[in-house]
Amino acid sequence: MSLTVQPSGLSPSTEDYLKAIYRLELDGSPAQTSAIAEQMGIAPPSVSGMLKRLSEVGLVEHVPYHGVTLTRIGHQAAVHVIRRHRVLETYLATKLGYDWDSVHEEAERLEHAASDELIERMVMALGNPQYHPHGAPIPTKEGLMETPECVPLTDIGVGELVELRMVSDKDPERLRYLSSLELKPGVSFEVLSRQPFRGPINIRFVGMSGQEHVIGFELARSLFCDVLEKTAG
Amino acid sequence: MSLTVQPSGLSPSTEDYLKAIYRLELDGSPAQTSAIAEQMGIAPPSVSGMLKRLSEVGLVEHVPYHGVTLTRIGHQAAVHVIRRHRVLETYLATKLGYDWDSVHEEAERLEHAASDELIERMVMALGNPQYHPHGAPIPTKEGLMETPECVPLTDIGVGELVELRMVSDKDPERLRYLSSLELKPGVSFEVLSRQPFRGPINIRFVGMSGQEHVIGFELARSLFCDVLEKTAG
DNA sequence: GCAGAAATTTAGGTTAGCATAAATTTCGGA
DNA sequence: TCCGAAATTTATGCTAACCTAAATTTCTGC
Repeated sequence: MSLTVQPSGLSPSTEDYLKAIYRLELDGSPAQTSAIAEQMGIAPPSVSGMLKRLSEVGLVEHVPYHGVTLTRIGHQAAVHVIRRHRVLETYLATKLGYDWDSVHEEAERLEHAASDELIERMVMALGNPQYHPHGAPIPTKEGLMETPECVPLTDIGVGELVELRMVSDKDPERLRYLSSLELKPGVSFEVLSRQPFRGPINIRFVGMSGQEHVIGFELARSLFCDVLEKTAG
Repeated sequence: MSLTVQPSGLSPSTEDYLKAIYRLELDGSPAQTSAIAEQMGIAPPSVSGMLKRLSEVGLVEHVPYHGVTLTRIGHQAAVHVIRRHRVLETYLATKLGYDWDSVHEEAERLEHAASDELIERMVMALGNPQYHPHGAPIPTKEGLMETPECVPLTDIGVGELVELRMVSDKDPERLRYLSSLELKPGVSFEVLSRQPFRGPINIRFVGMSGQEHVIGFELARSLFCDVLEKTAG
């Protein structure tokens, strides 16, 4: 009846580990066991066990007590899952009327069941999109992903003019809130002021609305922007 | 990261068992252990073990050595999975250009991962279809399924005029072959002759082509027809 | 009505992926 | 430099879902 085998040849759990490690590696250093555990909502010893298996099959390089990095094929596999995830999110939002904030959970399950053929058919139906609705780049079939040069709002100085490029997608509540503020990829705004000690940031939209908002530091960390105009000083 | 919990609350394996039992029960008698095993491609003792668990959670009624039947809630759950499966097949074929014969495998995996919300959105996008591309009825959200009155071609007498309503969907090869003969739901034909001892059946299309074909007994068992005109004798 | 075949269940074993508790290693601070 | 806290791994155990081999029950033919 069913083959129970995943399209990728990897188990759903394995795919989730690769994604988590990929994300944690983005900041330059190897992924820590406890960080993976926290991201995945499981206990650290479970992660230890899985890392051993993953390194036995050559998907990761594990230096005990010092974290893991993806091997070349592990990296490839991770990017492949991310492509599936982002294509699914884009399709669900664009073709099936899903809200901006509700696609993530659905895609999280479908990404393990969808074949490459399905994903490529969705890509065709969408006209080969480069970005998904939150602004994140969609890796190509060949595993290439544009690394956007954008920086978190927390790194933007007062007076600078920026365009919002990308919003991190984990938390639906957060996304709903951002949506209610019209803070979606593509909008431009200026940083009016910043409070010290990880305090809130004051912004004003460019153009029609000119509306001002105060963004908490935590939230600002998930808003990635392109700098349009640097201040002289 | 991911919940690993299926949208239905049942494991993929459980859903597959329910589907298999549902199908086997269609001919009136309880499903046999070995028949379930054969359909699912697993060993009979594995089925025995699972039947015990399924009956413990109240999805089936198991009389040891005499087969299983679905309970009311087991039946409900099975029909629910079948709805998901058929909606997915219809969507893949209609909206994503899948071939008639290749939708099954994809739907088989997706049906365990797709949420009810996704299925209902697909139904909306399709305009609330009643039948899926092979002609099988799609159960309603409430679990009602039209029981088609059609009979297998093997039960049709010589001289009778029928319309093909439904084609069983398991085997892509078989479907490709039927497709090449233009034997798709909706076409009408007449039974010209039948050989005894489960021999082949001769048919002729009504209308433009008027083409004749010889269908093997095995294949004829998977073609379900509506009788349009009975012969006098 | 009973013997042997067929179907089914029980017994015992495997693997993936999780858990908790205990041991180990690393690291920061005095 | 050394000690204790924090991070990690090891030890051990669980469950779901599969397997094969052996025991059991049902069915069939004479």
